Amino acid sequence: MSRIGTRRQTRRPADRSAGRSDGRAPVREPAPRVGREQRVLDILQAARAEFCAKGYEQALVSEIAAQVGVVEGTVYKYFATKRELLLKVLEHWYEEMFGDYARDLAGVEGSRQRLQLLIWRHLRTVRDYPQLCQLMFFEFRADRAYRGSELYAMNRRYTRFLTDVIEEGIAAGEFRDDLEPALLRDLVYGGIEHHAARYLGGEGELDIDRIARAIADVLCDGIVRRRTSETLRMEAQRLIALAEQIDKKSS
Amino acid sequence: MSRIGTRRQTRRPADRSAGRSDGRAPVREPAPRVGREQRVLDILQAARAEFCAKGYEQALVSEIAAQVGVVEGTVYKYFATKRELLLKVLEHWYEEMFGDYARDLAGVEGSRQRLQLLIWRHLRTVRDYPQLCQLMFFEFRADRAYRGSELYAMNRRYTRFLTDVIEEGIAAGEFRDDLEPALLRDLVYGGIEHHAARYLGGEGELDIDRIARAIADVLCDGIVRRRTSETLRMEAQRLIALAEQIDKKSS
DNA sequence: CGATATTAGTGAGTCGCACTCACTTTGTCA
DNA sequence: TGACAAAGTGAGTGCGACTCACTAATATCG
Repeated sequence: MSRIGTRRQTRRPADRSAGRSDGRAPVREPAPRVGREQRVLDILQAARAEFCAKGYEQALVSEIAAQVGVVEGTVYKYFATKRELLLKVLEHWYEEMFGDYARDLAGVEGSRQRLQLLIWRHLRTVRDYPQLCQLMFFEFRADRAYRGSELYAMNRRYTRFLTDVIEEGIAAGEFRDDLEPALLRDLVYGGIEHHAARYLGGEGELDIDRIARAIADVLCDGIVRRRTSETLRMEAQRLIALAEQIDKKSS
Repeated sequence: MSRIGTRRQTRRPADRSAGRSDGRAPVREPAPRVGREQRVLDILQAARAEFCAKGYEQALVSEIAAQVGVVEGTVYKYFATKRELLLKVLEHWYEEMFGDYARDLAGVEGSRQRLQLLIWRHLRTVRDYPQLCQLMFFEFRADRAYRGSELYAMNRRYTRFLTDVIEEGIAAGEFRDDLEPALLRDLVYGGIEHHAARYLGGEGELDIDRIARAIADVLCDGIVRRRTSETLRMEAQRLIALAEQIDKKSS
């Protein structure tokens, strides 16, 4: 991680090497000056890696700084606290993800299919970014400052896709009209979160196709055993037949 | 909180009052000696209050010790770390709660009703112990040491009630036989957790009757509008017409 | 009862880490 | 070239979790 010799060394201040009698120069070279935006991106990247690797509490700001090649104080020049840093890391990630939801959704017909697509997409995100999801679900959601943060608003926008699909389904007559979209949303995202907990903890796999199908299936059709329409019709017919017999006899 | 003068003061060690020139004696009197079990209970109680009031991170072990009237080191004599203390607080709470689940359940007939009862009971717990639930859902679940802890096992036993009800429902023919009980469990508990988040954050109310009904309803009957209803109604009408004819003739 | 072992309790620490701030260095622009 | 702004520094400070060598109250036993 030594940057010695990578940049010119003129005008080294006197106190830098003061007290050093040996030839080596363990004093670190100041990091190359770089624009604010670039530094912010560097720090975000290093922070993301650090948080993902160790979780929030175990992550060290000093380690993040070291990865970037700057000193701790520099990190605090751009981010007020460690928590804010986590917040920005997650916001940055969300921005990456957003784009193609609307586009993907546009290509699918039918409320039920669209619902299943959203469930599947969410599961795919969980599968592909387990550590970031872990941070999002546990570290951040627990924060008292969660509500009111920009990330909270982003999350609302994200889950909005699902409540919209529900509402469209109701309007189209495909779904019952006595549903609470918000409750459905909570069942889906909360359910997925719970179900993925084992996987997020590092154990087992996540069969996203199967689970997406199973969730959409339960939500759409319910758990109560249905008499198939065939059975129902047969029963109705039997009733009709009986009634007709009675009718004949009584006449 | 001063205990000065409540116990004899013979043989006070020399360094206790060393350096004190004024008359007051701000040196604290040692806490009265008490059995290990009693101390553990005292500490658990104070810790529960502290964690509930401030959340895990903001809670101070020194404050817990002060509430009990002992010194910080005493707390660490009985609990190795702050996290273990949280763990034991939650375990202690779980033990309180367990008892009457099986009893309550025994009084209800029908898988659907039993399911709704479990949902309602869980919601009631969330409503009555919001801070403890907050700790359970966020602080503790996030912990990497969650799995393998006694509390985890207790939680499994708790949610087992629900998967049992599902399985009984399947066996009784009331529920579909292609369900995954574990997935249902995750939808219920995860969904409730998500839905209660606002309430847990201190905003709004929790209408547990309405929500319990709504969740049970969605899960049981699904969200899809039944297509067979049109056909069924026509057939029902045919039956009604026949019955009316019979009624007329027989009168 | 007195000697000894056991255990509750102490408090002055250490240590790690988030966060601060007065300062230096570098780049920019009149 | 001198002044100003912005980037970067590193030696702190403070706080709170955790430790440990010790003191003193109680239990045990001849």
